[in-house]
Amino acid sequence: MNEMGFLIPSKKERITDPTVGRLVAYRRLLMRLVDDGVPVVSSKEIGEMLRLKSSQVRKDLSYLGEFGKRGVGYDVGRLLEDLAGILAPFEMWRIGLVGIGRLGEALLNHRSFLSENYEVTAVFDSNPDKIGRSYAGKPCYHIDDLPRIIAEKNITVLILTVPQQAAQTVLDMAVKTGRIEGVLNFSAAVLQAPPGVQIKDVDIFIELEKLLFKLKASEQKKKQNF
Amino acid sequence: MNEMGFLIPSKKERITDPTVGRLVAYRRLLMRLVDDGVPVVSSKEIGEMLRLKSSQVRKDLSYLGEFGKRGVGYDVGRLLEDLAGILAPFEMWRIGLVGIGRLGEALLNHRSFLSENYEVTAVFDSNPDKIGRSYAGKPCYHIDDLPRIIAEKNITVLILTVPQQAAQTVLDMAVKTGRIEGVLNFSAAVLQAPPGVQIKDVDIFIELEKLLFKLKASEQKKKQNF
DNA sequence: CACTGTGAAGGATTTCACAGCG
DNA sequence: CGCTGTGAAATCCTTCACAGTG
Repeated sequence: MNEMGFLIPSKKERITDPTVGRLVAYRRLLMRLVDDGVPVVSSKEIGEMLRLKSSQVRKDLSYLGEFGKRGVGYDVGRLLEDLAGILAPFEMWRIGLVGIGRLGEALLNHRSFLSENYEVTAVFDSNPDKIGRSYAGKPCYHIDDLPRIIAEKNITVLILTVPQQAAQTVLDMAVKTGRIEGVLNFSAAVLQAPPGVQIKDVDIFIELEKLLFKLKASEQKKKQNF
Repeated sequence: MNEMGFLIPSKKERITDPTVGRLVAYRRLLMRLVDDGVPVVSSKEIGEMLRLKSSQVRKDLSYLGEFGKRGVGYDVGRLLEDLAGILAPFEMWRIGLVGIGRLGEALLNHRSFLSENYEVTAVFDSNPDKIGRSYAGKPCYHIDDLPRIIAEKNITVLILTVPQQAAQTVLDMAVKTGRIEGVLNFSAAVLQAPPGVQIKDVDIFIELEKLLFKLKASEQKKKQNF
């Protein structure tokens, strides 16, 4: 333990975004290995299973402390505990999901949404037919009730699966409560929020275009070889 | 024009992935500006609208060539054409979408899927009730017919919205045709494919965990200030 | 004069390479 | 001996700062 706190531990260097992404992937993998009864795993094996260099894996894991056994590898159960500890929040995040369209429902019903780190506490929509029903066991409220429900249920994180035009309005309403800390935005809107509100955009169509551009570049390269 | 080819033009430096992502965002923004009748825009204005530094915008746009007017800014219509040209494929990408669950349908019905650069040519599922129906106007085939339909419709890109356990099997079937160049994978599976097949993973739950970890870090920081 | 275009600097992330330990 | 942990090097990406131009 160090002088900086003990829930995000040890090293002076802070854990960066790409590293966090991989830590989550390691946790997933280790859960499977535990189920399969695998006792020990090396950075090389992890790397092969996740398409990463072993040096990358070791660097990432070194942020947790020195938990590997030289000449052997990592104890699967132990490493999983450590990872889960690092990734665990101070208390369970309470999330509101806004927009029960196909995407919103897809997320809600996904297995991965059963987590020890977070839970969707309420869902919101503007369609009157949906209000009062429940989705994946979560009660659906009207978007106009956002401020009230955020306060009542102590929601601090929002997932926005609303149409682009609605996103900023929804965000403004929610942010006024002063309780929102983070937003995962699936709309194409470029949201403006006060500092202190973290926004993370997930833009599926940009990911598709990035892939297609890479394909174009490699086709071009192929052509030049003739 | 240069000696390296002319569809991905000019500069010696190749356009990187993060830059491509922003170019797509610029294109979106410029389409709106054209609609709004805005004739000219500066890098500073673009940056403010997209939450980017103006220097970043200028660097990105400089890959297209020198199309700005010093002291003035960029001609909106002209810049949009240039961007669209850079992002355009040699010929329209023909995409197969595998897995008509909520996520698959969400994508299919999204406005952004109406593109001049790509089109979904066929969709696939294993549920017999879905075969033969059409989704967003696309015919649905059984997954077993993937190889045949890929050949018939000249599909080179796959979007995988299937459950994790099915993803590798589907990919293997498709890759055997030798026609698949790229895959956008929404499952949590870590796919193995031969070199020459580009895989891009979109993992929504990892994005959520990254956001939550950042929130945890900033909460921690806040606590230290007391 | 207000902007672009761009080398150079700065930061961030990955990879290398090897010392050190079980 | 085999594998971890980690400084140092390499690579990748962003930002600065300013010369140059319409």
